[in-house]
Amino acid sequence: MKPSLLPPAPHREGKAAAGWQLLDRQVCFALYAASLAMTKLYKPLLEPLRLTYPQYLALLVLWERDGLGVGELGDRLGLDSGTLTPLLKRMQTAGLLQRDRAADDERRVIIKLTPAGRAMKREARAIPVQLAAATRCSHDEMQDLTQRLQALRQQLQTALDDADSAAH
Amino acid sequence: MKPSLLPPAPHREGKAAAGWQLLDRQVCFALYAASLAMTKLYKPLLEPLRLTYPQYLALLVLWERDGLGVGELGDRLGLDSGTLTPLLKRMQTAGLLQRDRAADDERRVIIKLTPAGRAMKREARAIPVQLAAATRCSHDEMQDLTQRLQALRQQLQTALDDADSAAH
DNA sequence: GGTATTCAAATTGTGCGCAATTGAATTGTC
DNA sequence: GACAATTCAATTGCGCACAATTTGAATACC
Repeated sequence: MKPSLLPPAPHREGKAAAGWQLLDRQVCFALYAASLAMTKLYKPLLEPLRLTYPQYLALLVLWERDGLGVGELGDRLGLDSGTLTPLLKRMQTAGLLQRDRAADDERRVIIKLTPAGRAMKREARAIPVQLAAATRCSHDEMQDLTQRLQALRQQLQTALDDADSAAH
Repeated sequence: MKPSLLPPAPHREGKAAAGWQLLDRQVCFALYAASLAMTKLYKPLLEPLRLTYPQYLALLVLWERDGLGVGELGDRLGLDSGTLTPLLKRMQTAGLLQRDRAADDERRVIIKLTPAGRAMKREARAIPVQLAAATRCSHDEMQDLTQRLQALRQQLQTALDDADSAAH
């Protein structure tokens, strides 16, 4: 069954809770819902390339800098090894990359694109433009939103780091 | 292993691809990364309540309007029955809600909060404030970002609907 | 009245996303 | 040089998220 996005329900709040618990006031939900919607919009564009959305993001990183370790890739994407290891194995099976132990430090696993993985950069060239067209939002607006989101992510990351260090 | 968010890598681009495939230019990634970071920040706040983040979002909806069907809840959250059915079953097991077939239309399943589910609204009252404090962003800025994200979601949804209807 | 279509939720299978643990390799200390 | 502490990736287990299919109920049509 597919969701079809109803308009918000009219709400009557108890006088005490002055709307702090309304779904439509939560940044978190706006973020969550927009992110899921974005993923869905990418899906038909990535399907011809046999890529999932997180796999595409991993490739964006590797196209910029090849030969990263799993940890470095995870730092860039904000994902951990529990997520990346199976994802990278699937991409290896698909022939897009190789996973080899580093010669100098055998704990590390180095990710190197194969020719097929590098070639996919060309095949994926149209995607950002196609997506921009689909959203029908101005380029400037998107750029601004991107920067705000990056700033937010930084704030959240700082808060998380603080919470972590406070746990000692 | 935990990711620790490295700064962006310096990049050298072939002259042809004028940066359209750079990770840090993608709204999609900014959205994705911010959303994941937000989820992580909520986790310690929700843990005492034995709630996951999507479960919390479902409760926000039900606190506003109880007695919805699975489909209506899914429309509000942008999720489908394949996601919601098991999630709601877990919440039922936890004693937060009941799932009953509608008397007038036995295809529908009506979600009703239990007293425990309603009581949790009070227990969760502090969460939005705690989170706002953790982000250290101004209220106005958050509100503005929320509205932009809602608008973006609407655009994405429209694009998705268009693509769907074009598939006929 | 009986059949077909439509509709709602559940089920199945795949792929994330992360906490917690494990195991192997490296570093630090003596 | 031993050996404890640290680091890195992999593994395990659980909870989403969604496509595709199934099951059963309601509605349309004849």
